[in-house]
Amino acid sequence: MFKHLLSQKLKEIIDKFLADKNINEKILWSLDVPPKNFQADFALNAAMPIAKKIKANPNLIAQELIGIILQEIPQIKTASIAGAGFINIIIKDEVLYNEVADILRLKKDYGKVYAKDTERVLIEFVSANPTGPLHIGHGRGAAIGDSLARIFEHLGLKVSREYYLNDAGNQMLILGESLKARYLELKGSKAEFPANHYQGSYIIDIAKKLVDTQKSIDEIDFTAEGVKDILKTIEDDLADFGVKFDTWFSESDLAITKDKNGDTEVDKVCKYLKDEGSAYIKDSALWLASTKYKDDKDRVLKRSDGRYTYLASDIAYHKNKYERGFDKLINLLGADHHGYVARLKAAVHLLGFNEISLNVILYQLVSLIRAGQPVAMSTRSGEFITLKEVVEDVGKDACRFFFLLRSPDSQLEFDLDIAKKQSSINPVFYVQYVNARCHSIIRESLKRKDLTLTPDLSLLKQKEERDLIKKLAQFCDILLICQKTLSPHHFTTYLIELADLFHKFYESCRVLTSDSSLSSARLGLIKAVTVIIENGLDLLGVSAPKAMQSK
RNA sequence: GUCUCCGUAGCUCAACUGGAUAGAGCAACUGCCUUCUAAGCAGUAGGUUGCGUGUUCAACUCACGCCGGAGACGCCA
Repeated sequence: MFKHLLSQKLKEIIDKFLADKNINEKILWSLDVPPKNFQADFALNAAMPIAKKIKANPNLIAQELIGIILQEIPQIKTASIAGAGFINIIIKDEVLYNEVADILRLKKDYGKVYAKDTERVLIEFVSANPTGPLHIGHGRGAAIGDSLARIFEHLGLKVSREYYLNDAGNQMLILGESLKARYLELKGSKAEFPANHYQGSYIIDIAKKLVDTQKSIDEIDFTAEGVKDILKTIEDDLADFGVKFDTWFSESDLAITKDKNGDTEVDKVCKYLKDEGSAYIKDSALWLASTKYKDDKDRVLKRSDGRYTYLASDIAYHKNKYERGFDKLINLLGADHHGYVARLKAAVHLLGFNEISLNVILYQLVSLIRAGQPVAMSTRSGEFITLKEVVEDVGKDACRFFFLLRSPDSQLEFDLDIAKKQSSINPVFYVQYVNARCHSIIRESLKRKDLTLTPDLSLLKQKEERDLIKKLAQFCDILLICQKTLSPHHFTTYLIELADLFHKFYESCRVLTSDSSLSSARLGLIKAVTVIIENGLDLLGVSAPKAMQSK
């Protein structure tokens, strides 16, 4: 928390400093956490770039800044020059103790940085076609998108989670035909199942249910039945994975539903683009002039046979997102869709919206390893690993934690055999164990009558205690980094580091001792730890048991 | 051929988007349980951050060029 507050105060000081020196250029500086071996809480590097700009000695600039900083910021205990011109800052202990007190007081609300809704954010993720069950790759997108949404919400932003349902395209027809073919097979037809149809066994399962209904074939809308059944499966799988959407947005509302003039939203947006000169007709097809904005070629919106492309619906969809009043759009896409980003941004730009507000997170694909061998994944062959299957094998907690451990940019290797072992190879246990240990002590403490709930936290003077408190206090800073970088993985790493420091504390500082005052203070500290761990795991969608199951 | 991402310890990955002596977990080795849960802790070992050139006070991080891996380049979605 205080890093971001300190940073604000330093900005004021440095801006004034620069103004006094008549330096008008922008100076890039940052406030960092120094490497472990340095005895300092923060390191400010501003003196070096300033000195560079005005060709002065960085040490002299640093000295000057230190004088001002010590005068202006009473929470700072010491500030000193180190290395090539870093200003190492140590804050007063009382600031740390106040932070622990804040955690204990605010509990779940600790970390609400934005007091009022400053931004409305729409996170669109998963959005898998309703033609089959979710596979493991969708799981990664679901975990990242949902955790990001939780983090944004925790910071105090207004977030909406949305699933875009592609229920209007070609693939719907294929789904219907696939289902019908399986249905006829069950009824005794010998016709060969078409190779370009969905091969998965789930289609047969749905067909069996339809056969059981005893309806005549003319009464059955195969596409509708297929979508209904598959959507139910998707929703259930996501619920088991701890993911709930605020809205399910149907492509058919844009591509099929007509207004009183007989136009769909897609018709209207294409007409608009054409009228604006952003789309044109060539070879009897309608093209988006996306090369006008950073795309490498123009793209077809409406085919020569009159059918719209997926892109056309998607443009109407994004127009709709902005019209609903969202300030920031976040889309999660598998990295195999990266080629799509440029044309979508171009379209948003050509529609007159600021494409900077459209943030696309491309997450690299998940490769599965089983028995040391890569497992092939294909929707068509039917030979693929579903999210449900993995969640049932390794549990929701391990699965989500695993997905959130890596940067979206990294390809993720998911070893099913290791994940199934539920051994300590999975760091989720390491973090959950912290909570179990804390609650064990809290339970034990209830037997004591000499402990106070308003302890003197300044008794926490040991290195392990101080290190632990400093880490607790980074909670908000890390969430802000996640917000800025659009990745929850920094936070997962943070929880592991916090767990590490807790376990060290646990070994060297016994909580319940004959010293009532110290015991009370340490009890306060571990209660603060449980607040952060429980809040933190919840932000990842992982449970925080108060006791570990026997191994 | 063009584009995206990756290459860091034996393995899987971090490194707060340019900061100081590159960190965790797993695997290996040595110790620590009659005291709040040993799913833990302490210690040992493990590195020319794929290679090269450049940019600067400072490069794992940025630029350019190679090498290697994954993926995308449709009037499919």
